[in-house]
Amino acid sequence: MDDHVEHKNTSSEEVSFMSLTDCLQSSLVMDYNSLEKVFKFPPYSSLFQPVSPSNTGPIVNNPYLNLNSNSPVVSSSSNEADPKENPNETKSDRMEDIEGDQHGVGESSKQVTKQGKKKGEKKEREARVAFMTKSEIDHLEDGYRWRKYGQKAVKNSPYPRSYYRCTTQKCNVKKRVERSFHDPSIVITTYEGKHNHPIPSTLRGTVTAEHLLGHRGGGSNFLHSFPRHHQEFLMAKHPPANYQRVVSMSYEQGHVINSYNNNNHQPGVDYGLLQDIVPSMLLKHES
DNA sequence: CGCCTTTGACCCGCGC
DNA sequence: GCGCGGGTCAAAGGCG
Repeated sequence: MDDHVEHKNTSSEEVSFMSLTDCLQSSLVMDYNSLEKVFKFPPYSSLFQPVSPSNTGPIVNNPYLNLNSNSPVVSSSSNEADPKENPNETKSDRMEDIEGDQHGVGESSKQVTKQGKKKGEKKEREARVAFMTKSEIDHLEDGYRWRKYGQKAVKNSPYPRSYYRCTTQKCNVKKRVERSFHDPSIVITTYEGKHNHPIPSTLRGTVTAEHLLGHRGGGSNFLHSFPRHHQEFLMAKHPPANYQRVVSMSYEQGHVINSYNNNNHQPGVDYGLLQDIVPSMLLKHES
């Protein structure tokens, strides 16, 4: 059995990942089928569907990306009032319902946590996006500024999980970064929330196309933070030598709502979307 | 000085 | 009720 299949059922909601390389091995089909049942994964076959305008739709609402968002991926506040009625909602989902009431470090957080929590009141849950990235560095540069606010050991894993918060005021986007227990070369980054601001100007000036492509900065790879089809575009122009296959998934409420891989090079990539998330000046730096 | 990381303590929900 | 595990806080220290 391949050990790259992960059943991530530790923190967030039940999210599972599978590297594309592994997907390509037929012996895994059976396992993925079981994942479909357990985690409500999309059909195995859907992982290999060509990237096309038709399936780039949901990613436009990727909360991590600062796109023009009507953000319908954020679940409605009226949903699943009773956790028991929603077996896919896990403990941490509910924890985050609480978190939503506490804003920012520095305002007597613990008491805010207690007092700010309104019993019986469901908070909207932020949609999340997870990426698996082959990288030697844990914290991949993605153009935004993050402040680490915690690190915890992960049960059954020798690798700790780090917690980051976007440093921009009033932006409560968080991300979790951890290494795969089964494949330490894989970094799992989970974004939660939606940036309500552009990429910090300080980074606009310093992030170059080479950064985007991982050619500079000791492996820093901004590119890998983007959804698959956006990466496709950049990769097509400048494929880094160390590029590895990655599968990313968008999910909410424990349901994978989209997945991407780089095995389907399609000419119909939505380049327009890319320009929404990568400043044009950066793209012009290429070539 | 400002920003960041580190890290132990704490809070909370869940399962037994 | 208690222990466990995930998530967060915040003080302390490092660094440019």
